[in-house]
Order: sequence, then structure tokens, then C-alpha cells
Amino acid sequence: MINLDIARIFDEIADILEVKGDNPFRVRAYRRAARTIETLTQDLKVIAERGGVSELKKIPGIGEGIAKKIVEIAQTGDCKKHRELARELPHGLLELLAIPRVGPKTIAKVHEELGISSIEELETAAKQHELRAIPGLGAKVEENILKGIEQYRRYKGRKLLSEALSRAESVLNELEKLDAVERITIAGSLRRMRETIGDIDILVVSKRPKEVMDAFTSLEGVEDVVAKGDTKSSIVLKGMDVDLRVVDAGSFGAAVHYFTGSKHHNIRIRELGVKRGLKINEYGVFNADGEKIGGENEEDVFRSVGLAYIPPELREDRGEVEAAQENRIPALIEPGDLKGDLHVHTKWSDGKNSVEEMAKTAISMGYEYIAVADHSPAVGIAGGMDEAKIRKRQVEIDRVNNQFEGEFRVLSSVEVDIKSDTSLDLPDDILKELDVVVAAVHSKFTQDKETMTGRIVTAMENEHVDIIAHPTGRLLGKREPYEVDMERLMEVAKDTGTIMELNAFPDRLDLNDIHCRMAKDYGVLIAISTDAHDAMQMRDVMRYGVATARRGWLEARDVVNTRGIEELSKLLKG
DNA sequence: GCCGTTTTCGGCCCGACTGTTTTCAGTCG
Repeated sequence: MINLDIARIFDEIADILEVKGDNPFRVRAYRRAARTIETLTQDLKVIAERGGVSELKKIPGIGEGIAKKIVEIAQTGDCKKHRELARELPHGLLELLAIPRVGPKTIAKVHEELGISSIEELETAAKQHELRAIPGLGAKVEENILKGIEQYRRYKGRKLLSEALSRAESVLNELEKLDAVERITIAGSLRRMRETIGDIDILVVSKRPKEVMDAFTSLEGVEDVVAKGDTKSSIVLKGMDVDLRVVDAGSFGAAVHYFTGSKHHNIRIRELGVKRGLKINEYGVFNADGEKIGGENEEDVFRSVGLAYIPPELREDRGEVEAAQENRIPALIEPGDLKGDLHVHTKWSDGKNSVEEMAKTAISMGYEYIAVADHSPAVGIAGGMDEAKIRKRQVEIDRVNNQFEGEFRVLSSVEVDIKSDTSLDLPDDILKELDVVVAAVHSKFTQDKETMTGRIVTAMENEHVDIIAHPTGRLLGKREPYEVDMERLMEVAKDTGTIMELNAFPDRLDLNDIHCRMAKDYGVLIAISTDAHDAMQMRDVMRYGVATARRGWLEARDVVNTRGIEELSKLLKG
């Protein structure tokens, strides 16, 4: 998608301008444009060709200058301003921005004074105590830079939502034991349920903050105390940054809003406040006379600037502020809306539990159905099923369905492999006997975009294929998504009535939040499925799928497995 | 660079903590 390329160019322009010490508001404008662009569900190139600069300027945060650059990039694939700026600074210099506690000013200084332009050079200079010769930098800064470099190298990249959440919950459990803690909650990107998490933010209500800080900074597993103040501390805990903030009860709402972010969302909210003569900070909402007019509840903050409540998952400055102004905040899907899981594995391929065991767990979760989608033969390593094995499995499925008749239904399904020559791994005769057919790519991930798109389109056009599983094939932190034309997939899904999967597995979350929103725009239905290989996963993993769906603005009606079995069958092709 | 129920020019969110400083700059979220 060209949008991501354009966003990257604007981000890099912002980086360079920042190091150059340019107007910070110009930097912010480029960053805001980049954030908006990367989450746009329409192709910028199409918008640029259709309506040019005037159409682009309708997008919030995009004005004359950036619109012209988008047109330029769409037409020539290049941006003159970006090229010129990039020439002014060595490329390695920008990588230094990723080091914790190293910012643009420091980078500019070390570059000007010592000619440093890479992490390795910065490390050497710090070790040889050359940095302290620069005015404003001292021994402590050298030490912090070395720590920052070490941290950057050790923990480069973000943690999966699932890992961050379990780590945060264990910190919560420890701190909850303290008498001094009146109330404690997760905030930050973790509360917004981003797919990966850079650091954990925790908010505490207490009248004795010092006790809380002491306990926090001496938790078991603390590797470093980055900062420790009266109301705010930061630690490195088992490889993750954890920030703790203490406020009093009257500020809780304002603080949890502030601390949840996102940064860009907060800026929008505070700007609305300024226009109304209000000051909004983590302590509350204040009028022009400095009187506090709210802050105990998060709702106070939104109400004070004339907005409906915005759920945390939407707070990314992706149009939620405008939606709240117009009372268009969607009624996001809830975990309790789900009535089944349309992609689980059993012992019949590479799963750990039997059909009956999976069914019993699903019943205990309040589900009405599951689709057992064991692998097809091509995925040999996963014990894929041939025709004979599918028939044998059907006997067991029938038995379980008799057992739970009227209460629960096991749908017979298969995760059929879409082979690299576009054919499916099982013949149509078999597929037509199944209740649900899930199709997915498991091989030849390096095919070019056109070939891969054609491969999936062909599967969608098969009259038996109901669902495309993990449509981009990515594994967070391990494998990039394969090249695929998502707009085209959405068009074909709409035309053929094919459902797109949101795979809830924490390292997949595929489709991602932005794709989910795109599906909604196209009128394509989503199945949130766990791809569970045992009963415990089926229970545990769904929350990440629901969270991602919520981040994609999905409501219950956008998701097929919120339907009862009758309604669901009408949405399936068979 | 964006934007306009104060404005087409002059604003642009707000505060905690650290370190290098004698009053503030830099970084972070």
C-alpha cells in the first residue's frame, strides 16, 4: 500500500527537521499527517488522482503543503523536499532517535561537536568520556546514554500485547496488596490494547505516594530504576519499561484519561479545551479562573469539551474525536456478544484436545457452536487430513452433536490450504460436504503481490470457501505479512460473500485493526476466530481478537460469530 | 505545516523528572 510509504517519508522528514531544530509545530504537523495517512482506509494515490490537492486537504491534518507533496509522491514516487533534507544529515543519525533518553537536541550536539553519526560512534564516544566536553552534557548523561544503548539493543522492538498484559497484571497483583493503594489501573497503550506494547503504564490512587513508589521500585525483577519522584517513577522490569503514576482520588478520571493517551488523542482533546477556555491536565479540568470543574471521572473530561465518551481502543486520533462530536461513536463489540468460534483445531490434525473436549469447553464459555477446522493434507507437519480422515472425523462429530443436541453444535470444517498454483488442497466434492470451509495460505510467502493476490482471489471465488483465515500471514516480530492487495481482496470478498478472519492469536492479530475498519467500510463481514490448538487457548486468546476488532471500530453486527447458528448458516455460502 | 464561534497571521497541550545548571533545557508520555 502506498499510504504506508508516504507515511514513512513524512515521518522521516519530521525526524530530520527535529534534529535540525526546526519549528517543532512543523515537526508535529508532519507526524500528525503520517499517523493519519497510515490509518487511512482508502488508497491515497486513488484520492490524489481523483480529486488532487483540494480533495486531499479535506483529510484532517493535511493542508496545502502536505497535499502537494502527496500528489508529487503519487505521480513521481519521490518527494523533492525529503530528498534534499535527507542529503543534509547522515542516515544513521536518525536511528539514534530510537535510543531511550536520547533526543533530537542531544543528537544535534554530538553530531555537530564530535561528528557522530551512528550508534556505534556514540557508544565509543560515551565510553571514552568525550561527551562530557560538550556544554550541557555531563558524566551522568554519558552513563544514561550507555544504558539507553544497552536497553535499545537488548529490548529492541515491542512486546506482544499478551505478554505485556500478563506482566502488567502481575505488577498490579503485587501493588494491590499495599494498604496505601486505594485504586489501581492499567493505562497507556495497554489499555488501548495495541497489538504490541512498548511500555506498561500503571495508575494508582493513594494518599501515601512515597510508600507506593518504594514498593514499586523494589519489586522483584527490577533491573533498573530510571526515575523516581514523588508522583511518578519508571523502572525496567524483566525487559519492559514500566511507568507508575500516583494521583489523588479527585484527579483519577483526568489522570486515567491523560495516562491512557494516545498522545495525539490527548493533544486533540486539550486543543478543544483551549478553544473553550479550559485547561485540561492530569489533575482535572480547569476553567479560566483556575477553578476545577471536573476530573474525578473520565467522562468529565469528554463532557467538558462537548464529546460523547470515547472507548480507550478508539483513542488514536483516527477520527474518533469528530465521531464523538457528532455522536457517531460505534457500540463496539463486547466479548459477551460472541456465540461461537469458527476456527479451532483438534487431535484430528495438530490440536491437543478431542472434538468432545473442545465442545465441552465451548459450552462452558456460553458458546452455541464451534467449527473444527483441522488442516488439509498439504500441511503435512500439522497432521493434515485427507478425504478418508475427514470422513472418520465426521463420525465423532456426529456422535458429539447427538450428545449435545439442541444445546450445542459442532460444525465440521477444514482449514484448506491455498496452494501456490492457486488450487485448493482438497477437491470440491469434499468441501461441499463440510459445514464451513476456511481457506488459508501456508507456503510460498514470497510470491509477488499480484500472484499472491490472485491466489487468494481464486480461493474466494470458490463457491465452497466461506472464510479466508489469517489473510496477510504475518507473525508479529517473526514474519512480515506477505505482499497482498488488500483493497482488491476486500472488493472480491464483498462480491463473493466471503468472510474475512480476524485471527485472535496474539502473534497474528490478522486482519489487523486498520484492515478490520477497511472491511467495515467495504461491507465485508469478519469472523473473530482463535485458531486454538487446545481448549485453554480457545478460552484465553479470544480477548485479543475482540480487542483488535474494537480498535477496528467493529460492532457486533459486523462480526459473523455474534450470530446464532440459524443466522450464521444463512451467511455461509453452502 | 495546519488552522480559524477570538484570528488568513499568530497561535499551536501540559506537566514530571533528570541533569547541569544557578534559573533552565532536554526528554518523555
